[in-house]
Amino acid sequence: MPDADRRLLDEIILPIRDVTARRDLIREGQSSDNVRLIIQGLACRYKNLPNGRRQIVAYLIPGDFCDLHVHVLKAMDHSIATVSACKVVDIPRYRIAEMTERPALARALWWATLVDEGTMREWLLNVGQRPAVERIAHLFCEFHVKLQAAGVVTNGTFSLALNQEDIADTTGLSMVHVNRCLQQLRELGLLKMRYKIVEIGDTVALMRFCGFNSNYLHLDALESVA
Amino acid sequence: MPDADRRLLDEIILPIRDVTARRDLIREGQSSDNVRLIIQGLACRYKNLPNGRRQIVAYLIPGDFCDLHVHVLKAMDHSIATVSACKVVDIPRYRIAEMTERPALARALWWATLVDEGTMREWLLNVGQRPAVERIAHLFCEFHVKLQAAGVVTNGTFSLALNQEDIADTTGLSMVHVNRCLQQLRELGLLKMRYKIVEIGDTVALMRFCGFNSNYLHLDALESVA
DNA sequence: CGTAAAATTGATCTGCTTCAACAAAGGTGG
DNA sequence: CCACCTTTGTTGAAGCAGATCAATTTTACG
Repeated sequence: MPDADRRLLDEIILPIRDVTARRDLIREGQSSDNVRLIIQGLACRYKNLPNGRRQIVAYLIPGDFCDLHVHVLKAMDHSIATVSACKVVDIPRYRIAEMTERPALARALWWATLVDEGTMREWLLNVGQRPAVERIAHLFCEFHVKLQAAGVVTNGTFSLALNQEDIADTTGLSMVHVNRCLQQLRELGLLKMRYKIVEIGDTVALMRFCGFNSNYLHLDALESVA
Repeated sequence: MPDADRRLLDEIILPIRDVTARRDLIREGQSSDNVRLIIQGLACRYKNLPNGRRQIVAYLIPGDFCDLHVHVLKAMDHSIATVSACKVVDIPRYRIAEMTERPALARALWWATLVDEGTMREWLLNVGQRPAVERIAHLFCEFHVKLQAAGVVTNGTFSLALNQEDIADTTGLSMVHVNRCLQQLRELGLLKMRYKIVEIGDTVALMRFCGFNSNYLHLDALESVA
């Protein structure tokens, strides 16, 4: 990445904001002139049904870019909330325009959009077609791969601020059933999650168990971007 | 839209290809230098599980643009197939580059991407949280709104090339259950679908029934684009 | 008019939900 | 540093939405 681009990036992410856990960053229906970017912590996009049921549709981890679409968008079609305490940056609209004028940055933004879309397609497959245990296993495989790429995995172990209700709302299952599936995965020796610490003994076994294929994350294309 | 842009568009969509129904346009894992664009007919994006289960993750109707991301992408993370007979155009990579240089066209492409993403989020909510009958009703509401905008709905009636298995693979339900839900919707007087013809008597009632809100389709932003 | 694709029906089964209670952790203020 | 309280996780029991299997009817179409 050219130095000038780096400098632009550094400048953009200057006013860093601290946000506590479990707090909405923006709600469905609101409009926004900013793109939100998570610098540290874990956040999620979600949608609600009138009856209160919640579906988490994406997680935002450090290194993930957010929507780049605000310049066409009139109102948010979903909400964003922190899961853990986060460091957040609000990038004004014109900054995005600046970024898209730099080929290297534009390419990175396109890549991020591509991965987001690919991930949602995979989630649809996951929620629509996989049985509960595999569904949950698949989610953890994805976190493992993404967090590994982010360099925060040691020995198949990483910390993840999710509780079982979050997992339920992500996979379209009930909390109770998620709990039982996690126990099953523990008994199978595939995955341990105890109080925000995830431990995957045999990554390959877990991935084979749920048919995980990381192609949708397009990590190969990442090299030509970063 | 400027005349020059129109001319560019007309030029791009020149070599039109006819494809019969139920045929793959491109398969997961393949790479592609082209973006496919559906001019006429109905197509879908889908993913398969090793055991054969299929999840449809998007429909492509005339007027919808396809992936604009090929220039970063190494391999397809999903397949695309026709549902009905289609007229298809393959747009080479450099043509996309040309288009993104025109502000009006670039804006339209961004809008299309935004809507695709918003739609997938809504589908996740649909598949993950809504009960079967509402889930199916919601799908038909979406088709109604999109096809209405495309100007092919008369009197709440439109033709839709889907069979019940497609609906099942879209909603994550079994074919048998889809059949029973459709009967239920018929009995409720909300929706009739007989052999590729969909008839919605009371649109408002159907939308209220499943809590449909078209905000995720961002039709308001369409005006500033088209 | 015959055949293949799609829709429909019935019966049975099960994966997951719901409800409701209880246990364990972890954070907090005294 | 302990007692309390809240959040999170765990367990059991009962019920049901939706799956599966398998046959039959209807429709489309060559």
